[in-house]
Amino acid sequence: MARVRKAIEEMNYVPNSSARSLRVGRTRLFGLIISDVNNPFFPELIDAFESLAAAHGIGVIFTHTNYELERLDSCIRRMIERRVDAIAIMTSEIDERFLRQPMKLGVPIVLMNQRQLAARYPNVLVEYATGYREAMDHLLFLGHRDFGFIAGPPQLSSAQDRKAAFKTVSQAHGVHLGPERIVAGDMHVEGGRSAMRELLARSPRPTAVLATNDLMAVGALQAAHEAGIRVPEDISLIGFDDLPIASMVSPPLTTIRHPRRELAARAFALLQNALQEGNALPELILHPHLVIRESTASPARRRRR
Amino acid sequence: MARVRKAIEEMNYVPNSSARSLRVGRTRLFGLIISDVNNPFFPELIDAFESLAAAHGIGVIFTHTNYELERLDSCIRRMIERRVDAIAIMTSEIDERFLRQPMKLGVPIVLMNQRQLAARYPNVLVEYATGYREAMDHLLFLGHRDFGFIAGPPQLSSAQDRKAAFKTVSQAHGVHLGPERIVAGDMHVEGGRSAMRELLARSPRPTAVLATNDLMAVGALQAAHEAGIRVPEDISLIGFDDLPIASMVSPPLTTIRHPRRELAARAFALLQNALQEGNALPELILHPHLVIRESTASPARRRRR
DNA sequence: CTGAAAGCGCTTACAG
DNA sequence: CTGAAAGCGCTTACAG
Repeated sequence: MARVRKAIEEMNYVPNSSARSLRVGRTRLFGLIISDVNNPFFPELIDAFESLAAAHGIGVIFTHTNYELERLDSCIRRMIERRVDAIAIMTSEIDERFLRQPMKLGVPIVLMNQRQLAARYPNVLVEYATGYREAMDHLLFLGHRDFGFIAGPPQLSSAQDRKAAFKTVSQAHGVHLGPERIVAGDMHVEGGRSAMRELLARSPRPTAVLATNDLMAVGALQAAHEAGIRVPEDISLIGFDDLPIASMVSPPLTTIRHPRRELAARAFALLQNALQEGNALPELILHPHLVIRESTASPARRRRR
Repeated sequence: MARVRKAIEEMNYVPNSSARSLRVGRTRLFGLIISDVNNPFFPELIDAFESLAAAHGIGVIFTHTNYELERLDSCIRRMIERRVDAIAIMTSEIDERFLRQPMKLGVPIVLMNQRQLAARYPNVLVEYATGYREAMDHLLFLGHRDFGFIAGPPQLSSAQDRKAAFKTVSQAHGVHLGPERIVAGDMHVEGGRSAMRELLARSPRPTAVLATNDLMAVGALQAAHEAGIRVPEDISLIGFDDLPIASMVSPPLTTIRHPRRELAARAFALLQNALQEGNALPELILHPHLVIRESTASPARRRRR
């Protein structure tokens, strides 16, 4: 008898999780929504989230919005149909409208850096200013005084947050930034390249340029190469994110490392916590830090006004 | 009555897919197993697979082995517990042992480029030789005669397949490659860099180097930079895969584009087909093609033996 | 302590 | 054509 049972188990038996879910009311499935897998910002986040989930016996079902806000709705809907236990929405653009259904159904959600929604929805916050403070300390110490900033598109809140943080930090350091020092790009390589071309035409030319993300910093590097301007001898360059490419280009980029793994871990912990309906987790803010590589150096001596 | 029902539907109702799956015996869930999300080879594949699935109302549950063969077993097991309808195993290393359970349970699987298993398991095959043929035509036309090849580790079958394809094509072109022309790397940037350093020390120094993947080609580029050797003026360089970084480095890499989206689409089609138990899909082999950018040029004139 | 029964929310085959 | 019933495979509360 027992032998038969054992044999059955050893041979074939795998519990049917649909049946169990139906009975128990939990699927042990989390949803993860991101903007775009092809954006090298996300893989590490996905990796960290999925590894953590696997370690807890939780599966991850995963969709992306491709930056289209409307697709977020169908992403969330699909997750709810699958009866995921909780959803991590790691896109930078979010419409509160779409959040109502999961909230109503009691499906915990967590957002990434949605400051305007932080009071009403669980959120993992990253304090960009910390990274910019370290970057400015570094550049000022090297002797830079003329800065340029490659911003992102006006409608992208994460880009605007970064710009605001940079401005605040600059002011605190007594650095004045006229509007002609800030050029917007499209967050991709190409946008960084054209923004850099504009910045290089300014007079006085900035001796240090910060880009809102590494992709644009890579573009900026290309623009400098093309113009015969050496990095870091003629101009220093700092990115943001610390993507794998940041250390693959020449020179390897000094950049501000976005704590993606910590972000994923925190999102996961918040969701787990919400499900266990214990006490709320203590508030926690993540901080990006400067990673110094080879794209920054002291500015070449030259005449100043 | 009808009004009540309608109201209910409009307000809250979302069908419970666990219940439906239990009843119907299908989950409309596919499993996707890859080696490593952080490897930039995979995001585009994931993207294509997931988009296709979403368009068919199928969800994707996704795990990675982190290159550890043993983890493939638990990946497959988890998918089977979730009762996925089918599994795409897109890792380059596979142990047939782990494939028995899904086969026994009648869960269709599809593999990526497992030539040794192609007779017994559905497989998406990529004919590497096509890409190498185009690459060699290009290099020979430019006037190159001394080649170097950065291979991958001996135990990685995909790397060995590429090397074998390259050798076959070289021979067909009457190019002889002594063992000292082939150096192995680790498939990452660092391995490409050190392999290139060795190749640069050879005499006669190769005028053109092909790397088994783009990551190593990027490393090779760095090694050339560090040695003060210009690409493409002093040495031509060709990668493989056409990762996003290939066009971000300077100079942008000439490389062989791996048809990742087509691979994903084909894998998806094979799985769908297996589920519909119609006729088998006609055999199809995918071909990578050369993408010419700026890392290749005619070799500088110099004395030859 | 053990074992049979009820029920989770669907779909579908069947009775009326 | 319509509507009530059975059953998918689990888990758990309950009877013995």
